Amino acid sequence: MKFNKLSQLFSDLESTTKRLEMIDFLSKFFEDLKEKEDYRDIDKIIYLLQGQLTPNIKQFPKMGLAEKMIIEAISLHSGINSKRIKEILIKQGDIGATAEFILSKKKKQKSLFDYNKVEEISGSSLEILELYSELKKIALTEGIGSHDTKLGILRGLISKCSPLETKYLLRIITSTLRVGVQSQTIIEGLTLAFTGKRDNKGVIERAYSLSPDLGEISRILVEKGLVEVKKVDIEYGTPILSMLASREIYTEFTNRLGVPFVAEYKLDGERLQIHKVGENITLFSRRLLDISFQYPDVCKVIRENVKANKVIFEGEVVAMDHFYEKMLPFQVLSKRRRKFDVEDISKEVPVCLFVFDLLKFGEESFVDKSLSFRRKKLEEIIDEKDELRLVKSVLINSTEELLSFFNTARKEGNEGIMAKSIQENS
DNA sequence: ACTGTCTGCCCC
DNA sequence: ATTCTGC
DNA sequence: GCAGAATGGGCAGACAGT
Repeated sequence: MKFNKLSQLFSDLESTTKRLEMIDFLSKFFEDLKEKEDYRDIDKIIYLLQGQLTPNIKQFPKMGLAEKMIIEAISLHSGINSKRIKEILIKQGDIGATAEFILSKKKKQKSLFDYNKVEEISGSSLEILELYSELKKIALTEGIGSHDTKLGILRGLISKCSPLETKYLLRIITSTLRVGVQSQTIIEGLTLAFTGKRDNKGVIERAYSLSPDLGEISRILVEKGLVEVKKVDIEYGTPILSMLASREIYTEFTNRLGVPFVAEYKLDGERLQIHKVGENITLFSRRLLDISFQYPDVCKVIRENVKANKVIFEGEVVAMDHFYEKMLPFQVLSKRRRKFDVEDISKEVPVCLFVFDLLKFGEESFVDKSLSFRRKKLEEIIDEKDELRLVKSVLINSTEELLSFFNTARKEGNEGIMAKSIQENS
């Protein structure tokens, strides 16, 4: 598929704020692919729609090229000096629109002299596949001289793009696509186009949350059908999307969940999803980044004290004082966020991993099991240590109990508490 | 080797 | 996290 | 009222120039 088709979709999506209309634009676009049975680029199209090159679970480098360098590229391309471009940027508010504005002016001028050539240019749009591989090249270029190389590739792309295409090309590069569409809406569009029924949305959502690669899910959907999407499950090495909690006034908990329910400390640290396969420990951040290297000590304590060969579980790392008695605020923990001297820092800032959930044990998924079942299994397989504990969890029967639990939680330096329904799921 | 500029990232 | 808009 | 999208600031690492 050509990039101008995708640019047109971006433009349509941006023209409305109405969700249903966006879904309609998306499904029409997908139906067009369906008619032509052209699914070659489906995954890449989805990634670009999400404003990225690869799914979050692939640890792929970023472009390393943003506003300042793009201004330089536009400047080289149009002959307008960067100071003037910055002025236009302030007026337009967006680097993509700025380029579109400048380039459409330039092309108009050109067309006075050489009308035919311009026709030729705007008629021959870039293939998405080519765009995609050039963008990957930009991302993979590093080291001395990399700025110039990146700039060169970008200029090549711009010269093949219409002003409208350039606008979205640059927005993709700066990760500011902002056409009002994210994974949920894309899923709705896919559902409508390829299953005909909006009700099937849940199936795709579930698959996406267990294997957060929408390009791959789309490929399964179009090539093998919804039946296969249903079979997607949690796998070792693939982090799942974490569930979000909603904020609530504490006195409402009892009404909302019904008594009894479970309450846990809400810790002031960093959330980790841990995949243990034998001796191999991988730590994923909330945004699904592999950050194992930041916590060698945590990996070690897991390796030695979690009695399960293969397991996926979740916890919160919290900075501790040197006696492992008091929890320290997040700010202290953030000293860990570095690439070098990790070993030194890990002695300087001790941490404890507070485990609170189990997602998979052996070959058995626990995501649909009850809270108490998950907790019981966790207690079986974890040997508690100073650096590895289960998060405090109690059964609450009344607002009074809740209040006293909340107060001790705050006294011990927690952010607050989490309430969890005792019902199946949550 | 040192400094300045830019980008990215992760938090909230 | 917080704020805004459409549903 | 609920769901989805967008938003901003601060700090560490990478590259370029001297």
